[in-house]
Amino acid sequence: MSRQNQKTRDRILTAAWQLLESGGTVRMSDIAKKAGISRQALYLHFPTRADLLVATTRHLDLVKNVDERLAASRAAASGRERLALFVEAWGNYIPEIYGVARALMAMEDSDEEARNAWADRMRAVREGCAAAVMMIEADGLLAPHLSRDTATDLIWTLLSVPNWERLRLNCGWSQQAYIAEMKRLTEAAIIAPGG
Amino acid sequence: MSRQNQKTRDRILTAAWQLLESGGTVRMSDIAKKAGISRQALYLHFPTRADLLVATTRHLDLVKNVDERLAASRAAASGRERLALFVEAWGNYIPEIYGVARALMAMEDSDEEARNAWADRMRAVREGCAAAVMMIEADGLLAPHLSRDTATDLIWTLLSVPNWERLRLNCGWSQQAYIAEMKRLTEAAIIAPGG
DNA sequence: ACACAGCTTGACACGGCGTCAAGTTGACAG
DNA sequence: CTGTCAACTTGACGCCGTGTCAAGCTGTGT
Repeated sequence: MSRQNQKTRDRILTAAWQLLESGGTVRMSDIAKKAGISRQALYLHFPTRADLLVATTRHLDLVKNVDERLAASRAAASGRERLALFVEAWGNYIPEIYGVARALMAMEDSDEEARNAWADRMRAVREGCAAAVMMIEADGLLAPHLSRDTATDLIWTLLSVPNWERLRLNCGWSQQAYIAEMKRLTEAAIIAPGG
Repeated sequence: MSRQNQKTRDRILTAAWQLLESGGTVRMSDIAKKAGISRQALYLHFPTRADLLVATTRHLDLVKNVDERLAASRAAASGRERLALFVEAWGNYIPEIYGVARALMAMEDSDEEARNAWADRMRAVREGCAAAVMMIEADGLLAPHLSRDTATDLIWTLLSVPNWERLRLNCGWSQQAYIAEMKRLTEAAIIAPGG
């Protein structure tokens, strides 16, 4: 993979990202045009649409430093704090990947690869949730009727992209309101009453 | 619209419903085949795919008596009871329409008509949520930091189809567990602490 | 005997994705 | 200076699913 090759690849990924972010349907030809290359050159770099989308998320992850941001909650002294920090980190990351996420989710039904790629990212988020749950349990604050898994399921679901989409885009909430309410809700969902 | 016409129409709607319910991608030709007619006859009854899907939901609503079921919560004596009854009614309705809902949601991006049809149904659900919120507020139990609208947004989001999908299908929850936890969560989301 | 509604058969256009074959261009090696 | 090779271009094509069009068949009602 020569220098020129890498350069074009980056241009493609950036183009894809920008187009997806600005919404609407995005065709392969749109991306090629925006990247300033022919449609066929696109296929030389990414054999299928799914490949391109997957590569775009990986690229975004690199540029935006997800891992580091999601790991920030590790510094927390308590389970509650860890949960709050995680909600903040992930919740603020969603808008940055929303365009790509949407495209990937739309392909889930029809494309195995897209489905796996998205499931993978969601697994990473779930691990963040699980870590917070674990710490909360260690603090003796986990609601008694919930198992670790069930509690993880709950906050993982609360923090899903469709929920963000609904509250922010359909209901018109501000990002700040979303984060604040999600912190409260996730706590209410899994912390023992009176805890 | 003669008798024969109506009969075929019903066969089509039933076929569409069964296929959508059993999952996977469903093409117009699949529906025609299942209904025992030609693909073209299908287009004589429903000019577009969106039309067919919309008609299928309306048909389901009739057969399944949604309105009546959602209205059941009106009998409630208290806001909390009303909320619980509504969660139960809607939460148990979701699995019955899930197949069609999925198809309709998948078309949201590309088709205006599908988007409107789905938004319409969701509006009906939202009204149910709003009614419960109203009654809870009247009981003096609405969490003080929430407006009526914000509270409605919250439980409406909690009760969304994607959340049901995630908990039941991804996380493997039983329907019973889903309903029970949703009752608890919606309460925790909007009822004043210690209420 | 005729009309007409409801259907069938078979062909076609279109938009996206993905593929194929035959160039062009520019850098670098001998 | 020549040859090679990688990166890219141009233009055509196949596939698939939706939606359209035209012509013909069939049973019922008048």
